[in-house]
Amino acid sequence: MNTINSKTTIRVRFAPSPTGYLHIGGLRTALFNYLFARHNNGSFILRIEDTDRTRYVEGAVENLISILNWVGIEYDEGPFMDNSGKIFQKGSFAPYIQSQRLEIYQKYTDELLEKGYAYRCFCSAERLDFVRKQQMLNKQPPKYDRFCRNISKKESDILAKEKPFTVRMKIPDEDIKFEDIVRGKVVFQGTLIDDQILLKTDKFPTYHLANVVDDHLMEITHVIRGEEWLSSTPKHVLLYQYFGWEIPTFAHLPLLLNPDKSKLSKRSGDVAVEDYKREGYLPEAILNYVSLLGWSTENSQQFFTKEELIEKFTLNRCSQSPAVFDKQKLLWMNGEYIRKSELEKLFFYAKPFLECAKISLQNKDYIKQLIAIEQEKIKLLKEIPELIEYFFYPDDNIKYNEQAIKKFLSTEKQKQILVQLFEILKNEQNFDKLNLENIIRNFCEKNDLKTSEVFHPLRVAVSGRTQGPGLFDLLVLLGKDKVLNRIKISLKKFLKE
RNA sequence: GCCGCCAUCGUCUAGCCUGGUUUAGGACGUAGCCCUCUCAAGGCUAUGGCACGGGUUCAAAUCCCGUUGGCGGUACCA
Repeated sequence: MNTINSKTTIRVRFAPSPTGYLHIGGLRTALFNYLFARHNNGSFILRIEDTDRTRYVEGAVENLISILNWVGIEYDEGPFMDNSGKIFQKGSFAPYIQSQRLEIYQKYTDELLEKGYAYRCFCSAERLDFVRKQQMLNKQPPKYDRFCRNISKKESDILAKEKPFTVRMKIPDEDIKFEDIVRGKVVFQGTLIDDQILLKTDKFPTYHLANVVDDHLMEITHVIRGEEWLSSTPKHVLLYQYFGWEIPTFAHLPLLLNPDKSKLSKRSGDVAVEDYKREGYLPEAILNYVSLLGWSTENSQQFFTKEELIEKFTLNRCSQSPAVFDKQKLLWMNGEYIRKSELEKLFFYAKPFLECAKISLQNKDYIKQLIAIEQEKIKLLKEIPELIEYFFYPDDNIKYNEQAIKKFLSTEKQKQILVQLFEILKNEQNFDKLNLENIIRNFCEKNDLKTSEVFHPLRVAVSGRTQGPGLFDLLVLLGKDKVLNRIKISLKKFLKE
Protein backbone atom coordinates (compact mmCIF):
# COMPACT_ATOMS: atom_id res chain seq x y z
CA MET A 1 0.00 0.00 0.00
CA ASN A 2 1.23 3.39 -0.86
CA THR A 3 1.26 5.31 2.39
CA ILE A 4 2.07 8.64 0.84
CA ASN A 5 -1.21 10.39 1.05
CA SER A 6 -1.53 14.09 0.52
CA LYS A 7 -4.71 14.13 2.54
CA THR A 8 -2.92 13.10 5.69
CA THR A 9 -1.89 16.40 7.15
CA ILE A 10 1.28 16.48 9.07
CA ARG A 11 0.89 17.26 12.74
CA VAL A 12 3.77 17.81 15.10
CA ARG A 13 4.08 19.08 18.62
CA PHE A 14 6.45 20.74 21.00
CA ALA A 15 5.87 19.23 24.41
CA PRO A 16 7.98 20.89 27.06
CA SER A 17 7.64 20.42 30.75
CA PRO A 18 7.22 23.80 32.33
CA THR A 19 10.38 24.43 34.26
CA GLY A 20 10.04 28.18 34.50
CA TYR A 21 11.99 29.12 31.44
CA LEU A 22 12.51 28.00 27.87
CA HIS A 23 15.80 26.18 27.47
CA ILE A 24 17.85 26.80 24.34
CA GLY A 25 17.66 23.09 23.58
CA GLY A 26 13.89 23.31 23.89
CA LEU A 27 13.88 26.26 21.56
CA ARG A 28 15.77 24.26 18.98
CA THR A 29 13.28 21.40 19.25
CA ALA A 30 10.37 23.83 19.02
CA LEU A 31 11.92 25.55 16.03
CA PHE A 32 12.55 22.35 14.09
CA ASN A 33 9.04 21.16 14.76
CA TYR A 34 7.68 24.52 13.70
CA LEU A 35 9.74 24.62 10.52
CA PHE A 36 8.81 21.08 9.65
CA ALA A 37 5.13 21.81 10.13
CA ARG A 38 5.17 25.01 8.10
CA HIS A 39 7.28 23.51 5.34
CA ASN A 40 4.72 20.75 4.95
CA ASN A 41 1.63 22.87 5.49
CA GLY A 42 0.97 20.92 8.63
CA SER A 43 -0.08 21.85 12.13
CA PHE A 44 2.14 22.65 15.04
CA ILE A 45 0.83 22.01 18.52
CA LEU A 46 2.03 23.16 21.90
CA ARG A 47 1.40 20.74 24.71
CA ILE A 48 2.42 21.19 28.30
CA GLU A 49 3.80 18.09 29.98
CA ASP A 50 3.37 18.92 33.61
CA THR A 51 2.90 15.49 35.08
CA ASP A 52 5.57 15.87 37.71
CA ARG A 53 3.92 17.61 40.60
CA THR A 54 7.16 17.92 42.52
CA ARG A 55 8.48 20.16 39.80
CA TYR A 56 5.55 22.51 39.63
CA VAL A 57 6.66 26.08 38.96
CA GLU A 58 4.31 29.03 39.33
CA GLY A 59 3.88 31.02 36.13
CA ALA A 60 5.95 28.64 34.06
CA VAL A 61 3.36 28.16 31.35
CA GLU A 62 2.79 31.88 30.97
CA ASN A 63 6.50 32.38 30.76
CA LEU A 64 6.91 29.70 28.13
CA ILE A 65 4.15 31.12 25.98
CA SER A 66 5.44 34.64 26.14
CA ILE A 67 8.95 33.68 25.19
CA LEU A 68 7.66 31.56 22.30
CA ASN A 69 5.71 34.61 21.18
CA TRP A 70 8.77 36.77 21.51
CA VAL A 71 10.94 34.60 19.28
CA GLY A 72 8.13 34.30 16.79
CA ILE A 73 7.42 30.59 16.87
CA GLU A 74 3.69 30.45 16.27
CA TYR A 75 1.66 27.37 17.05
CA ASP A 76 -1.79 26.42 15.89
CA GLU A 77 -3.22 24.60 18.88
CA GLY A 78 -2.50 24.59 22.56
CA PRO A 79 -2.56 27.00 25.44
CA PHE A 80 -2.43 30.68 24.47
CA MET A 81 -2.33 33.82 26.53
CA ASP A 82 -4.62 36.83 26.21
CA ASN A 83 -3.61 40.45 26.77
CA SER A 84 -4.24 40.26 30.48
CA GLY A 85 -1.98 37.26 30.80
CA LYS A 86 -4.76 34.74 31.16
CA ILE A 87 -4.33 31.29 29.68
CA PHE A 88 -6.94 29.95 27.28
CA GLN A 89 -6.81 26.90 25.08
CA LYS A 90 -7.51 26.59 21.40
CA GLY A 91 -7.83 23.47 19.29
CA SER A 92 -10.14 20.50 19.01
CA PHE A 93 -8.06 18.29 21.28
CA ALA A 94 -8.05 20.58 24.30
CA PRO A 95 -7.01 20.54 27.02
CA TYR A 96 -3.36 20.63 25.98
CA ILE A 97 -2.09 20.68 29.52
CA GLN A 98 -1.51 17.19 30.78
CA SER A 99 -2.40 17.81 34.40
CA GLN A 100 -5.88 18.54 33.09
CA ARG A 101 -6.13 15.21 31.30
CA LEU A 102 -5.75 12.82 34.20
CA GLU A 103 -8.98 10.86 33.57
CA ILE A 104 -7.79 10.12 30.08
CA TYR A 105 -4.58 8.52 31.27
CA GLN A 106 -6.46 6.60 33.91
CA LYS A 107 -8.77 5.20 31.28
CA TYR A 108 -5.94 4.03 29.07
CA THR A 109 -4.08 2.59 32.02
CA ASP A 110 -7.16 0.54 32.83
CA GLU A 111 -7.28 -0.66 29.27
CA LEU A 112 -3.71 -1.85 29.46
CA LEU A 113 -4.38 -3.53 32.79
CA GLU A 114 -7.41 -5.19 31.28
CA LYS A 115 -5.49 -6.45 28.27
CA GLY A 116 -2.73 -7.77 30.51
CA TYR A 117 -0.05 -5.50 29.10
CA ALA A 118 0.40 -3.80 32.42
CA TYR A 119 0.24 -4.73 36.09
CA ARG A 120 -0.01 -3.05 39.44
CA CYS A 121 3.16 -2.84 41.43
CA PHE A 122 2.87 -2.58 45.19
CA CYS A 123 6.57 -2.33 45.94
CA SER A 124 7.61 0.45 48.24
CA ALA A 125 10.14 3.03 47.21
CA GLU A 126 12.44 1.57 49.87
CA ARG A 127 12.31 -1.90 48.41
CA LEU A 128 12.94 -0.61 44.95
CA ASP A 129 15.87 1.32 46.21
CA PHE A 130 17.26 -1.70 48.00
CA VAL A 131 16.92 -3.93 44.97
CA ARG A 132 18.65 -1.38 42.79
CA LYS A 133 21.55 -1.05 45.17
CA GLN A 134 22.00 -4.78 45.37
CA GLN A 135 22.11 -5.02 41.61
CA MET A 136 24.68 -2.29 41.37
CA LEU A 137 26.76 -4.03 43.99
CA ASN A 138 26.63 -7.22 41.97
CA LYS A 139 27.49 -5.24 38.85
CA GLN A 140 24.17 -6.08 37.31
CA PRO A 141 22.17 -3.62 35.30
CA PRO A 142 19.72 -1.90 37.66
CA LYS A 143 16.27 -3.02 36.72
CA TYR A 144 13.01 -3.72 38.44
CA ASP A 145 12.96 -7.38 39.45
CA ARG A 146 9.34 -7.81 38.35
CA PHE A 147 8.39 -8.80 41.86
CA CYS A 148 4.73 -7.87 41.33
CA ARG A 149 4.44 -8.98 37.73
CA ASN A 150 2.89 -12.31 38.55
CA ILE A 151 0.42 -11.29 41.18
CA SER A 152 -2.93 -12.67 40.07
CA LYS A 153 -5.59 -10.35 38.85
CA LYS A 154 -7.83 -11.19 41.75
CA GLU A 155 -5.18 -10.59 44.34
CA SER A 156 -4.11 -7.40 42.64
CA ASP A 157 -7.65 -6.07 42.71
CA ILE A 158 -7.91 -6.75 46.41
CA LEU A 159 -4.54 -5.29 47.25
CA ALA A 160 -5.35 -2.20 45.20
CA LYS A 161 -8.07 -1.30 47.65
CA GLU A 162 -5.77 -1.09 50.62
CA LYS A 163 -2.29 -0.36 49.30
CA PRO A 164 -0.84 2.39 47.15
CA PHE A 165 0.45 1.14 43.85
CA THR A 166 1.99 2.11 40.59
CA VAL A 167 1.16 0.60 37.23
CA ARG A 168 3.98 -0.86 35.20
CA MET A 169 4.03 -1.96 31.61
CA LYS A 170 5.20 -5.45 30.74
CA ILE A 171 8.25 -5.46 28.54
CA PRO A 172 8.63 -8.60 26.42
CA ASP A 173 11.97 -10.29 25.90
CA GLU A 174 12.05 -9.74 22.16
CA ASP A 175 14.02 -7.06 20.39
CA ILE A 176 12.20 -3.84 19.70
CA LYS A 177 12.97 -2.17 16.40
CA PHE A 178 11.97 1.14 14.97
CA GLU A 179 12.91 3.50 12.23
CA ASP A 180 14.14 7.00 12.95
CA ILE A 181 14.41 9.64 10.26
CA VAL A 182 17.73 10.95 11.46
CA ARG A 183 19.17 7.75 12.99
CA GLY A 184 17.94 5.09 10.61
CA LYS A 185 17.15 1.65 12.02
CA VAL A 186 17.45 1.36 15.77
CA VAL A 187 17.21 -1.85 17.80
CA PHE A 188 16.93 -2.38 21.54
CA GLN A 189 16.87 -5.65 23.39
CA GLY A 190 13.68 -6.08 25.34
CA THR A 191 15.43 -8.06 28.04
CA LEU A 192 17.39 -4.97 29.02
CA ILE A 193 14.46 -2.66 29.38
CA ASP A 194 12.77 -1.99 32.67
CA ASP A 195 9.11 -2.64 33.30
CA GLN A 196 8.45 1.05 33.06
CA ILE A 197 6.09 2.75 35.47
CA LEU A 198 3.17 4.27 33.59
CA LEU A 199 1.02 5.54 36.40
CA LYS A 200 2.49 6.82 39.62
CA THR A 201 1.11 6.35 43.12
CA ASP A 202 -0.43 9.79 42.91
CA LYS A 203 -2.39 8.73 39.79
CA PHE A 204 -0.37 11.01 37.59
CA PRO A 205 1.01 9.38 34.47
CA THR A 206 4.70 9.28 33.71
CA TYR A 207 6.01 10.92 30.59
CA HIS A 208 5.94 7.69 28.64
CA LEU A 209 2.26 7.01 29.03
CA ALA A 210 1.02 10.57 28.78
CA ASN A 211 3.18 11.26 25.80
CA VAL A 212 2.07 8.26 23.80
CA VAL A 213 -1.59 8.65 24.66
CA ASP A 214 -1.62 12.31 23.78
CA ASP A 215 0.40 11.96 20.62
CA HIS A 216 -2.11 9.41 19.45
CA LEU A 217 -5.19 11.31 20.54
CA MET A 218 -3.86 14.53 19.06
CA GLU A 219 -3.09 12.72 15.81
CA ILE A 220 0.59 13.53 15.86
CA THR A 221 2.27 12.16 12.75
CA HIS A 222 5.90 12.98 13.51
CA VAL A 223 7.63 12.97 16.85
CA ILE A 224 10.57 15.33 16.62
CA ARG A 225 12.46 15.61 19.88
CA GLY A 226 15.92 15.58 21.44
CA GLU A 227 18.19 12.56 21.39
CA GLU A 228 17.87 12.08 25.12
CA TRP A 229 14.59 10.35 24.28
CA LEU A 230 16.04 7.80 21.93
CA SER A 231 16.53 5.13 24.55
CA SER A 232 12.99 5.38 25.84
CA THR A 233 11.51 5.18 22.39
CA PRO A 234 11.23 1.36 22.44
CA LYS A 235 8.90 1.69 25.40
CA HIS A 236 6.81 4.10 23.42
CA VAL A 237 6.77 1.86 20.39
CA LEU A 238 5.58 -0.98 22.58
CA LEU A 239 2.78 1.14 24.00
CA TYR A 240 1.54 1.99 20.53
CA GLN A 241 1.50 -1.70 19.76
CA TYR A 242 -0.29 -2.59 22.98
CA PHE A 243 -2.99 -0.07 22.19
CA GLY A 244 -3.09 -1.09 18.56
CA TRP A 245 -2.31 2.40 17.41
CA GLU A 246 -0.38 3.57 14.43
CA ILE A 247 3.19 4.43 15.30
CA PRO A 248 4.24 7.96 14.38
CA THR A 249 7.47 8.69 12.59
CA PHE A 250 10.32 9.46 14.93
CA ALA A 251 13.12 11.95 14.45
CA HIS A 252 15.60 12.31 17.27
CA LEU A 253 17.64 15.46 16.99
CA PRO A 254 21.25 15.57 18.07
CA LEU A 255 21.87 17.11 21.45
CA LEU A 256 23.10 20.62 22.07
CA LEU A 257 26.29 20.69 24.07
CA ASN A 258 28.21 22.90 26.48
CA PRO A 259 31.68 23.95 25.34
CA ASP A 260 32.98 21.07 27.49
CA LYS A 261 30.80 18.74 25.40
CA SER A 262 28.38 17.81 28.12
CA LYS A 263 24.66 18.19 27.50
CA LEU A 264 23.81 21.87 27.36
CA SER A 265 22.90 22.92 30.84
CA LYS A 266 22.75 25.76 33.26
CA ARG A 267 26.30 25.40 34.42
CA SER A 268 27.55 26.52 31.03
CA GLY A 269 26.00 29.92 31.65
CA ASP A 270 22.90 31.18 29.97
CA VAL A 271 20.58 28.51 28.68
CA ALA A 272 17.30 30.31 29.12
CA VAL A 273 16.12 32.10 26.01
CA GLU A 274 15.03 34.86 28.37
CA ASP A 275 18.62 35.48 29.35
CA TYR A 276 19.47 36.17 25.75
CA LYS A 277 16.54 38.48 25.42
CA ARG A 278 17.73 40.36 28.45
CA GLU A 279 21.23 40.69 27.03
CA GLY A 280 19.90 42.27 23.90
CA TYR A 281 19.88 39.52 21.33
CA LEU A 282 17.37 39.86 18.51
CA PRO A 283 14.85 37.04 18.14
CA GLU A 284 15.67 36.75 14.44
CA ALA A 285 19.33 36.26 15.23
CA ILE A 286 18.62 33.64 17.86
CA LEU A 287 16.36 31.68 15.54
CA ASN A 288 18.83 31.89 12.69
CA TYR A 289 21.71 30.75 14.85
CA VAL A 290 19.80 27.93 16.49
CA SER A 291 18.57 26.69 13.12
CA LEU A 292 22.19 26.05 12.20
CA LEU A 293 22.75 23.69 15.11
CA GLY A 294 22.14 20.28 13.67
CA TRP A 295 20.82 21.39 10.35
CA SER A 296 22.38 22.82 7.23
CA THR A 297 21.93 23.32 3.52
CA GLU A 298 24.14 21.92 0.77
CA ASN A 299 25.98 25.19 0.43
CA SER A 300 26.39 25.88 4.15
CA GLN A 301 24.33 29.05 3.90
CA GLN A 302 24.57 31.11 7.07
CA PHE A 303 21.77 33.63 6.90
CA PHE A 304 18.12 32.81 6.62
CA THR A 305 14.93 34.71 7.07
CA LYS A 306 12.20 32.75 8.77
CA GLU A 307 10.48 32.30 5.42
CA GLU A 308 13.62 30.90 3.87
CA LEU A 309 14.04 28.55 6.78
CA ILE A 310 10.52 27.29 6.30
CA GLU A 311 11.07 26.88 2.60
CA LYS A 312 14.37 25.03 2.93
CA PHE A 313 13.95 22.99 6.08
CA THR A 314 13.84 19.22 5.77
CA LEU A 315 14.51 16.57 8.38
CA ASN A 316 16.80 14.58 6.15
CA ARG A 317 19.30 17.40 6.25
CA CYS A 318 19.51 17.16 10.02
CA SER A 319 22.84 16.09 11.38
CA GLN A 320 23.34 13.07 13.60
CA SER A 321 26.16 14.40 15.68
CA PRO A 322 25.75 16.73 18.62
CA ALA A 323 26.56 20.43 18.36
CA VAL A 324 28.32 22.72 20.78
CA PHE A 325 26.38 25.89 21.42
CA ASP A 326 28.88 28.59 20.50
CA LYS A 327 27.98 31.89 22.09
CA GLN A 328 30.65 33.70 20.18
CA LYS A 329 29.11 32.87 16.84
CA LEU A 330 25.70 33.83 18.11
CA LEU A 331 27.13 37.16 19.21
CA TRP A 332 28.62 37.72 15.77
CA MET A 333 25.34 36.86 14.14
CA ASN A 334 23.46 39.20 16.42
CA GLY A 335 25.78 42.01 15.40
CA GLU A 336 25.08 41.19 11.78
CA TYR A 337 21.36 41.33 12.39
CA ILE A 338 21.62 44.61 14.24
CA ARG A 339 23.65 46.12 11.44
CA LYS A 340 21.08 45.04 8.90
CA SER A 341 18.12 46.19 10.96
CA GLU A 342 15.86 49.03 9.96
CA LEU A 343 16.35 51.93 12.34
CA GLU A 344 12.73 51.92 13.35
CA LYS A 345 12.90 48.29 14.37
CA LEU A 346 16.18 48.72 16.12
CA PHE A 347 14.75 51.61 18.08
CA PHE A 348 11.79 49.48 19.03
CA TYR A 349 14.01 46.69 20.33
CA ALA A 350 16.29 49.15 22.09
CA LYS A 351 13.50 50.89 23.99
CA PRO A 352 13.52 48.75 27.13
CA PHE A 353 17.29 49.06 27.40
CA LEU A 354 17.15 52.83 27.07
CA GLU A 355 14.36 53.04 29.61
CA CYS A 356 16.36 50.93 31.96
CA ALA A 357 19.28 53.34 31.63
CA LYS A 358 16.90 56.27 32.25
CA ILE A 359 17.47 57.75 28.83
CA SER A 360 14.38 59.71 27.88
CA LEU A 361 12.55 58.46 24.82
CA GLN A 362 10.88 61.81 24.31
CA ASN A 363 12.88 62.84 21.31
CA LYS A 364 12.57 59.67 19.32
CA ASP A 365 14.09 60.99 16.11
CA TYR A 366 17.13 62.25 17.88
CA ILE A 367 17.71 58.92 19.60
CA LYS A 368 17.28 57.13 16.33
CA GLN A 369 20.00 59.29 14.85
CA LEU A 370 22.26 58.49 17.75
CA ILE A 371 21.64 54.80 17.32
CA ALA A 372 22.25 55.14 13.60
CA ILE A 373 25.75 56.50 14.04
CA GLU A 374 26.66 53.62 16.34
CA GLN A 375 24.68 50.91 14.61
CA GLU A 376 27.60 49.22 12.91
CA LYS A 377 29.39 48.49 16.12
CA ILE A 378 26.52 47.32 18.29
CA LYS A 379 26.61 43.61 19.02
CA LEU A 380 24.09 43.59 21.84
CA LEU A 381 21.21 45.94 22.45
CA LYS A 382 22.28 46.39 26.03
CA GLU A 383 25.39 48.22 24.80
CA ILE A 384 23.35 51.07 23.35
CA PRO A 385 22.83 53.23 26.44
CA GLU A 386 26.51 53.21 27.29
CA LEU A 387 27.31 54.14 23.71
CA ILE A 388 25.11 57.20 23.56
CA GLU A 389 24.71 58.40 27.13
CA TYR A 390 27.31 61.17 26.90
CA PHE A 391 25.08 63.06 24.51
CA PHE A 392 22.78 63.64 27.44
CA TYR A 393 25.29 64.53 30.13
CA PRO A 394 25.24 68.13 31.35
CA ASP A 395 28.16 69.88 29.68
CA ASP A 396 29.95 70.47 32.94
CA ASN A 397 29.55 66.90 34.07
CA ILE A 398 31.08 64.80 31.36
CA LYS A 399 33.01 61.73 32.38
CA TYR A 400 36.43 62.26 30.86
CA ASN A 401 38.64 59.31 30.28
CA GLU A 402 41.89 60.00 32.12
CA GLN A 403 44.23 58.55 29.58
CA ALA A 404 42.43 60.48 26.90
CA ILE A 405 43.08 63.70 28.77
CA LYS A 406 46.75 62.89 29.17
CA LYS A 407 47.09 62.09 25.55
CA PHE A 408 44.93 64.70 23.88
CA LEU A 409 44.20 67.50 26.30
CA SER A 410 47.55 68.30 27.84
CA THR A 411 49.99 70.07 25.53
CA GLU A 412 50.20 73.72 24.59
CA LYS A 413 49.74 72.78 20.97
CA GLN A 414 46.52 70.95 21.72
CA LYS A 415 45.34 73.93 23.68
CA GLN A 416 45.99 76.27 20.79
CA ILE A 417 44.18 73.99 18.42
CA LEU A 418 41.11 73.95 20.59
CA VAL A 419 41.19 77.69 21.16
CA GLN A 420 41.31 78.31 17.46
CA LEU A 421 38.67 75.73 16.68
CA PHE A 422 36.43 77.34 19.23
CA GLU A 423 36.75 80.67 17.46
CA ILE A 424 36.11 79.18 14.07
CA LEU A 425 33.11 77.16 15.16
CA LYS A 426 31.68 80.04 17.12
CA ASN A 427 31.32 82.06 13.96
CA GLU A 428 29.94 79.20 11.96
CA GLN A 429 26.24 79.48 11.22
CA ASN A 430 25.92 76.38 9.11
CA PHE A 431 26.49 73.43 11.43
CA ASP A 432 25.94 70.58 9.03
CA LYS A 433 28.19 67.65 8.50
CA LEU A 434 29.62 68.52 5.12
CA ASN A 435 30.33 72.08 6.04
CA LEU A 436 31.97 71.18 9.33
CA GLU A 437 34.18 68.66 7.63
CA ASN A 438 35.27 71.29 5.10
CA ILE A 439 36.03 73.85 7.71
CA ILE A 440 37.98 71.58 9.99
CA ARG A 441 39.93 69.92 7.24
CA ASN A 442 40.80 73.35 5.85
CA PHE A 443 41.96 74.35 9.27
CA CYS A 444 44.28 71.34 9.38
CA GLU A 445 45.69 72.08 5.99
CA LYS A 446 46.27 75.77 6.62
CA ASN A 447 48.11 75.12 9.82
CA ASP A 448 49.97 72.16 8.46
CA LEU A 449 48.44 69.82 11.02
CA LYS A 450 47.71 66.15 10.63
CA THR A 451 44.01 65.37 10.91
CA SER A 452 44.67 63.13 13.84
CA GLU A 453 46.33 65.99 15.73
CA VAL A 454 43.13 67.96 15.46
CA PHE A 455 40.39 65.37 15.46
CA HIS A 456 41.37 63.56 18.62
CA PRO A 457 41.61 66.53 20.96
CA LEU A 458 38.33 67.85 19.63
CA ARG A 459 36.62 64.51 20.10
CA VAL A 460 37.85 64.16 23.64
CA ALA A 461 36.92 67.72 24.47
CA VAL A 462 33.31 67.28 23.43
CA SER A 463 32.72 63.67 24.42
CA GLY A 464 35.33 62.77 27.01
CA ARG A 465 36.18 59.68 24.99
CA THR A 466 38.68 58.55 22.41
CA GLN A 467 36.20 56.23 20.79
CA GLY A 468 32.91 57.01 19.22
CA PRO A 469 31.21 57.83 15.98
CA GLY A 470 32.82 59.78 13.18
CA LEU A 471 33.84 63.21 14.42
CA PHE A 472 31.49 65.18 12.21
CA ASP A 473 28.48 63.06 13.05
CA LEU A 474 29.40 63.63 16.64
CA LEU A 475 29.55 67.40 16.27
CA VAL A 476 26.35 67.67 14.30
CA LEU A 477 24.34 65.58 16.72
CA LEU A 478 25.76 67.33 19.73
CA GLY A 479 24.82 70.68 18.20
CA LYS A 480 26.66 73.96 18.16
CA ASP A 481 25.84 75.06 21.70
CA LYS A 482 27.01 71.89 23.34
CA VAL A 483 30.11 71.67 21.20
CA LEU A 484 31.21 75.21 22.05
CA ASN A 485 30.28 74.85 25.66
CA ARG A 486 32.14 71.58 26.07
CA ILE A 487 35.25 72.94 24.37
CA LYS A 488 35.19 75.91 26.69
CA ILE A 489 34.80 73.71 29.74
CA SER A 490 37.61 71.38 28.66
CA LEU A 491 39.92 74.29 28.10
CA LYS A 492 39.19 75.58 31.55
CA LYS A 493 39.42 72.21 33.22
CA PHE A 494 42.48 70.70 31.61
CA LEU A 495 44.34 73.30 29.60
CA LYS A 496 44.57 76.43 31.65
CA GLU A 497 48.20 77.31 32.23
C1' G B 1 28.78 -1.61 34.74
C1' C B 2 25.01 -2.35 30.95
C1' C B 3 22.37 -0.46 26.58
C1' G B 4 22.19 3.07 22.74
C1' C B 5 23.83 7.15 19.74
C1' C B 6 27.79 9.80 17.59
C1' A B 7 32.91 10.78 15.35
C1' U B 8 35.61 16.26 8.98
C1' C B 9 39.66 22.61 11.18
C1' G B 10 39.29 25.07 18.53
C1' U B 11 33.61 25.68 17.26
C1' C B 12 29.22 25.29 13.55
C1' U B 13 29.37 22.67 9.11
C1' A B 14 29.61 21.16 3.22
C1' G B 15 31.33 16.78 0.99
C1' C B 16 29.66 10.60 2.69
C1' C B 17 23.83 7.80 0.81
C1' U B 18 25.08 7.21 -5.37
C1' G B 19 33.81 5.71 -3.96
C1' G B 20 37.52 9.03 -8.53
C1' U B 21 35.33 16.03 -10.34
C1' U B 22 38.94 17.39 -3.25
C1' U B 23 45.94 20.18 -3.38
C1' A B 24 38.86 18.36 1.65
C1' G B 25 34.89 23.94 0.60
C1' G B 26 32.30 27.76 3.66
C1' A B 27 31.22 30.35 8.43
C1' C B 28 32.69 31.81 13.63
C1' G B 29 37.22 32.53 16.32
C1' U B 30 42.43 33.82 16.18
C1' A B 31 46.74 36.44 13.67
C1' G B 32 48.56 39.85 9.98
C1' C B 33 47.88 43.51 6.19
C1' C B 34 44.79 47.27 3.65
C1' C B 35 41.15 51.23 4.38
C1' U B 36 40.87 55.15 8.20
C1' C B 37 39.88 60.95 12.67
C1' U B 38 39.08 56.71 17.01
C1' C B 39 36.27 52.25 17.88
C1' A B 40 33.81 49.34 14.65
C1' A B 41 32.45 47.71 9.89
C1' G B 42 34.47 46.24 5.22
C1' G B 43 38.37 44.01 1.90
C1' C B 44 42.51 40.66 1.46
C1' U B 45 45.76 36.87 3.42
C1' A B 46 47.11 33.34 6.91
C1' U B 47 45.89 29.64 10.65
C1' G B 48 43.72 24.86 11.26
C1' G B 49 40.60 19.05 10.19
C1' C B 50 38.84 13.57 7.63
C1' A B 51 40.20 9.90 15.77
C1' C B 52 43.07 5.22 15.17
C1' G B 53 43.79 0.23 13.02
C1' G B 54 42.39 -3.28 9.62
C1' G B 55 39.85 -4.69 5.29
C1' U B 56 37.03 -4.13 0.20
C1' U B 57 38.73 -1.61 -4.37
C1' C B 58 42.77 0.17 -9.80
C1' A B 59 40.98 4.15 -6.31
C1' A B 60 38.14 5.53 0.41
C1' A B 61 36.79 11.47 4.17
C1' U B 62 33.17 8.58 1.38
C1' C B 63 31.64 1.26 1.81
C1' C B 64 32.57 -2.89 5.81
C1' C B 65 34.73 -4.58 10.56
C1' G B 66 37.26 -3.54 14.99
C1' U B 67 39.49 -0.16 18.59
C1' U B 68 39.46 4.32 21.04
C1' G B 69 37.03 8.57 22.52
C1' G B 70 32.72 11.70 23.52
C1' C B 71 27.79 11.93 24.84
C1' G B 72 22.96 10.15 26.24
C1' G B 73 19.90 6.66 28.84
C1' U B 74 19.71 3.31 32.76
C1' A B 75 13.92 7.40 38.23
C1' C B 76 6.93 6.86 41.13
C1' C B 77 12.03 13.48 36.09
C1' A B 78 10.79 15.05 31.79
